[in-house]
Formats: sequence, structure tokens, C-alpha cells
Amino acid sequence: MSANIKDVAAHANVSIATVSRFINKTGQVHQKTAIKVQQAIDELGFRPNSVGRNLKMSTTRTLGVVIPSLSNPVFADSVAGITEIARQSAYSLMFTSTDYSPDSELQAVASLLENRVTGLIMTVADPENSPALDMLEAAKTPYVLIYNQPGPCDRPTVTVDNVAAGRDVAKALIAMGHRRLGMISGAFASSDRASARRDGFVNCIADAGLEPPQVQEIDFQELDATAAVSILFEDWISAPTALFCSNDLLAISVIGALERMGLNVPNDISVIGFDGITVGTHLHPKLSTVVQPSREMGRTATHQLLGRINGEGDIESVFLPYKLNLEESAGPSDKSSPADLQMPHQPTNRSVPQ
Amino acid sequence: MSANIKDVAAHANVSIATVSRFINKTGQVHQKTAIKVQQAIDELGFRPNSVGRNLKMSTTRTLGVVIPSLSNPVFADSVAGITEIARQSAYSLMFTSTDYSPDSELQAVASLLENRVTGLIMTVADPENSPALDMLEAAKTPYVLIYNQPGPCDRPTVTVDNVAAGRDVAKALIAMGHRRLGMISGAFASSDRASARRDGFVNCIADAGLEPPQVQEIDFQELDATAAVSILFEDWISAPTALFCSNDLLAISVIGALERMGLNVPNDISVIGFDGITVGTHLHPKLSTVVQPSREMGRTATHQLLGRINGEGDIESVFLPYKLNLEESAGPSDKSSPADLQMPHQPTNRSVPQ
DNA sequence: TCACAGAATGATAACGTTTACATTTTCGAT
DNA sequence: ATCGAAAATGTAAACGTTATCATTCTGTGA
Repeated sequence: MSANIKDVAAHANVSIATVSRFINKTGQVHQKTAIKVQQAIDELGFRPNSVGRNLKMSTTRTLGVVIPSLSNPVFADSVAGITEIARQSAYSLMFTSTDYSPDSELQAVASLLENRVTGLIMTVADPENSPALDMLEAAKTPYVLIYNQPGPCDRPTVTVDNVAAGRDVAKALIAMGHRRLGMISGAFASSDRASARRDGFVNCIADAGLEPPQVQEIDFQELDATAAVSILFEDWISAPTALFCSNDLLAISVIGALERMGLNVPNDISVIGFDGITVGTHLHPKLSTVVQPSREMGRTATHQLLGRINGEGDIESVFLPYKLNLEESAGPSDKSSPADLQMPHQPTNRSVPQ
Repeated sequence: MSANIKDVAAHANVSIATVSRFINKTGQVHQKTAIKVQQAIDELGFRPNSVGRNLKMSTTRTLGVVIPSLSNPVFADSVAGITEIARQSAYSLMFTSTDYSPDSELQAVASLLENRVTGLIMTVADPENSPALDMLEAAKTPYVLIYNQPGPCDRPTVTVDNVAAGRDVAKALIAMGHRRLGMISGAFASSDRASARRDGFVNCIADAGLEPPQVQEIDFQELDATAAVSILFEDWISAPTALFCSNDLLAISVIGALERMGLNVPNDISVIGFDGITVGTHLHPKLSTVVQPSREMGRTATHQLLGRINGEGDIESVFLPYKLNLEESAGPSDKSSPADLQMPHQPTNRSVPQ
């Protein structure tokens, strides 16, 4: 189809070696020749074929990216960071999303390995038990995890300390006077970070000598928080006064559900999310959340991976700093429970004394 | 490094031709041999090398995707649709984002062409004047645009009728009683769709015999709506009672700015966005917007592109249906202007008679 | 027993590069 | 003029596949 190096060589009356040398600026080529070659390239509209090059060089200068979903801005942001550094370093990106399915993870990694990506950046459902990662290790292809938690398998990852963050959330809520806490989370099976956040949260509450929180797990795909919320509030007497959600998207959904139930956030109930997605700051009430530096995590992961690829030592797991951002959606608990609400399904403003 | 087809052949005592036949299920291979070969593959952990394959077959079964930014969910959603269909058809994806820079567009396309992607799906700043697209045409590589507007250059695109949508927005606002309208938009130079939306909006207003709307253009990168909003409201007498924003992210930001100025949406001023990103439905007030079927647009574009690649005729531009979704952020205009607000920078509830 | 069709397999030439090595040219120093 | 080093160029062998031809088996009908 399009011209190749041979055509260029013929057209310029030189050998393909010379053309190659000219293109890659490797080895000497006389200025006169250089001009001839450049002309030939222009006239033929020659563009070097990376696949030939990749085959010969046995490297593709391509990074594989595997994340659960782009619908969550937190992943989209990290991909932005990855793109940034990859571009800077003249690497291409092969992208896949898995919709949280371990099967897709495996399929994606297999495909990327066949394409001989130079390295991978991924977020998996469970790094401690992941056929995809096992395959990756077997193939000896460098990789970094992102968002995933470090664990016994000691797989290199770039994330924040989710356990500590979960603890911080509990601590903050307790300090605000809350005594009955709850958590709503996406499926733990497909999110080790959600599990970690829960662990920190639950442990801190135990340490404080409080009643263990009700933890409600919901299917992440069909973000319908209404069901989860109504279960939590079946018994109005013991319902929590504050809710920790395993991510911001979920928190936003939960707040919506609560308000439809006639509850006021934060006057009747506090909600804290996780991620720090931008829209959270535009909500009313502004979303309280644990902000992770997503874009920076993408950057860091890519740097680590490229370092490893260039043989600058192994990849180290790194915790990046997070920040608990207390905004309007979380407030002090000055009441014992939403139980004194008389007509839970009617809009009511509990904060106004009746 | 890893085993190749030759190693497998040697290990199984057959020729590489037989191995190739076995792998690709092309041509006959005796069951006995098949077993031997499969064993060799397993023992060596052989994984066919796509780059060798691609070179020989002179196709990569890879699609290039170039979009302005992942930070805008609207693009992320379309990529999700693209991923879905690509995966179904056993195509890989090479991904880049350009941050709205035409330079990056060119660089991205160049890189993808060198990688010999089989086709491209992209959103460009201006399809009528795009070096990147010219390069693409020159290379005779199939492509589809997405979100971009069809124009004189007649480049195939999958989008919604942005002009009609802009007109619909104006019409709706006028029907609600608004007489002084305004628009806040991202840079027209980097968004032909924003221009189209404006055209429809402005024309409809002219047709209605109303004063032409003030149109405020802001730099899309640093989403600071405050400046734009305050310019629009310098003169409180003639300030608009309804604002059309060229996309939802912008609309959300604008609503924030308005509220910080002490205005109430929609009581003092109505706001309508564009895109229909999910979070919009979780805001208070709920965002009125023109909903485009982003994920479906990604799917359709991919189908079109694959069709073209498989030689099933050329790609046709297609308009997918949009839907004007009037929610809480837009309401009737029962007052003449926000001008009677006495203390514009103090939170005030104009909707309560004083 | 002898063709001989068809199944099963093998040798080998591409695909478009890079690069080690060989060869030729150039040119300043003698 | 001659030598020789350095510069400039060329030749050809990979890289890992696929696919086109051979070629070698099988088993069946005459």
C-alpha cells in the first residue's frame, strides 16, 4: 500500500541502510544524501512502519492500560495522567476497560501480551487473587497497579493508604458527635480498595468502643442506592446518623436517595464519599470526601513503570498523600437519630424545631 | 525472550507451518499432531506474537482513538461505547487525548499512522480546517469523526444535530417567557459543536424577533466561570434571565458562580447545559440539558468504521437523536430581570415576595 | 498390485525494519 | 603521489509470522 523504506531508497538512489540511518539519526549520512533522502520521503509520503520496526527491535514502545471503567471520573483522571507521561516519553497507549469483570481482565491482559506491550498499568478487582496478574508475572512483563492495595502478594502499586483514610473518616465522624455509623459500598469482591476503606472505618469504630457499623454492599453496576438506603433505614430507631460511601459516585447517588426519602443532608444525616471527583465540589450540599490525587497517581505509576522498563531498578509500591475534605455533606450530630422523624417519606426539615 | 512459533515447532517435532495452521485453525492438522502441538504450546507458555503477525498480514486489527479530554464524561462515555464494540470484534484500541490542542491532534494522528492502526475515531477541534484530518486523508486510512459537525468538507461523522438542539433550547427558553438570553461557551475555535449550538441558539432568537443574546466565550481549560458570569452581569439592567451553556461541565460551573453571586437558579436565572452527563441528574437544582447518546455514538461510530474497514461501503454521517431535558435548573421567567436584586453579592431569595 | 484423490505435512518466501559487518570514498598528513 | 584513518555507503541477516507451493503419507476402487 503505502511506500516503504525500500521505495524511498530506490527513489533516492541509496541503500535502505542509509535511509534508515537518516530517519533514526543513527550513524553518519552526508548532507547531500540527506537532502536526496528527505526529498524522496516527501515525494512518496513515506511514513516509517512501526510494526516492522517493532518486530526488528523486539519492543513496541507501547503501554497497556486496563481499568474497570471510564464512567468513573477517578479512573478517567488517572488515565489522563498516564497519557501525559506516556506522550512525553514517546510511548503509545493500548487501552481497555473491564467493567469490573475478572474475566475481562484476563482477556484484556492476554490480548495486550499478544500485542507485546512493553508494560502495563492496571487496576484489578483483587490483586491477591488474580489470574490476569498471574499471567502477567508468568510472561515477565513489567506492570504497576494503580488504586489497588498493597498486600501479601506484594505486587507493586501506586495508591493512597485506604485503610488509614477509612479510619480518618470514622475518626472525623466520631469527633463530630456521631455514634451510629453506617457504610454503603460497592461490591467488595470487585474492589480491594473498598474493602480496605471498610477495614479502616470499622476498626476505628471498634477502637472507639462504639457499636459496629452497618455495612451495606450494593452492586456497583446498577448504582441504585435507593434499595441499599432503605434497608439501612428499615429500623428507624437504630439507623445511622452518618454514612461513609466507598466512592463519590455512590455517595452522590446515596444523597439523592436520602433526599427523596425526605431526609436532609447533613442536618438529618451526614454523608462522606471517597475519591474527590471534581463534580463533588459543585453539588449542594458540597460533597465531603477523601480526595486522592488521581491524575498524579497515573503520572507516578507511569514513571515507575518506565523506570523499570529502562532498567532503573524495580518498582516500589508507593502511597501518595490523600486529604479528607470535610464539606457541607457532613455535619455535627446534635440529635440522636433520624427516628424522631414522623413521616419519613415526606419531605421534612428536621433541622427546624417544630 | 519468550517462545516463538519456531520453538514450539521444534518442541513438537513439526514444522512451523503446522503450528501456524493449528493456532489459526486454518487448514487440516491431524488430531494426534494437534495434541502434540498444544502440549508444546502449554509447556513453553507460547503466546503468538501479534507484531510478527501484523507485519505479515499487513493489518493490525487496532483502532486509534483521539479525543480532546477524558475529564469530560461525555468523551469518556463515548470511549466506553467504542471499547465495547471493538472488544466484541476482537479489535484493540490505541488511545490518545489532545487537551484540545490541534498540534497534539497532528502528533497523535502521526503516531497512530506509524503504528498502522486500521482505522481512527476522533473528535477534532475543527473538521473544516484540520491538518490532522488532511494527513489522514492523504494516508487513505479510514476514519470517523464523533461529536464533530458535518460541514462542507463532508467528513463522515456521528453526532447529534447541534444546530437544531441549540434552536430547541432557545425555543424552550422563549416559551418559558424569557426575553433576554445569554450564552456561555467554551472556545469556539476548539469546538465546532459549540459553534453549531450557538448558531442554532442565536438564529432562533433572531427569528423570534428578540434582542440578540450576549455570548461569552471562555477558555475551556481553566473552567473558571466566575469571570465570564460577572462580565455578563456587569450591567444588571440588561443582564439575561436565562443562560445556555455549551456543555454540562461548564453549566455546573456557571451555576456555582451564579449562586456565589447570590442568585438563585432557576428563580432568578435559568441555566441549560448540553451533553446529559450523569451527574447532572444528581445536582440541586437538577441540570436542564440536551442529552446526547454518548455511549451509543461511540458504538455507532465504531460500527461504521468497522463496516468501512470490511469493505461494506463508505461511512455515512449520521445524526443520532438528542433529547432536551428540562429539569429544575430552568424555569419560567416571571420577572423582568435580576436587576431589582438589591444586594447582588449577598445570598438572597428573590423568589420570596418581600 | 497399482494408481490416485485427498489428507497431512514441510520448505520457504515474503512483510518492513535495524544493524553488524564489509566495502568504498574522501581527504589531510606525509 | 601515497598511505591510512575516518566518513559514507552498501549487503544481507535477522525479527515472528502467514501462506503458497511442493511433497509425503493414507486408504480406497479397479
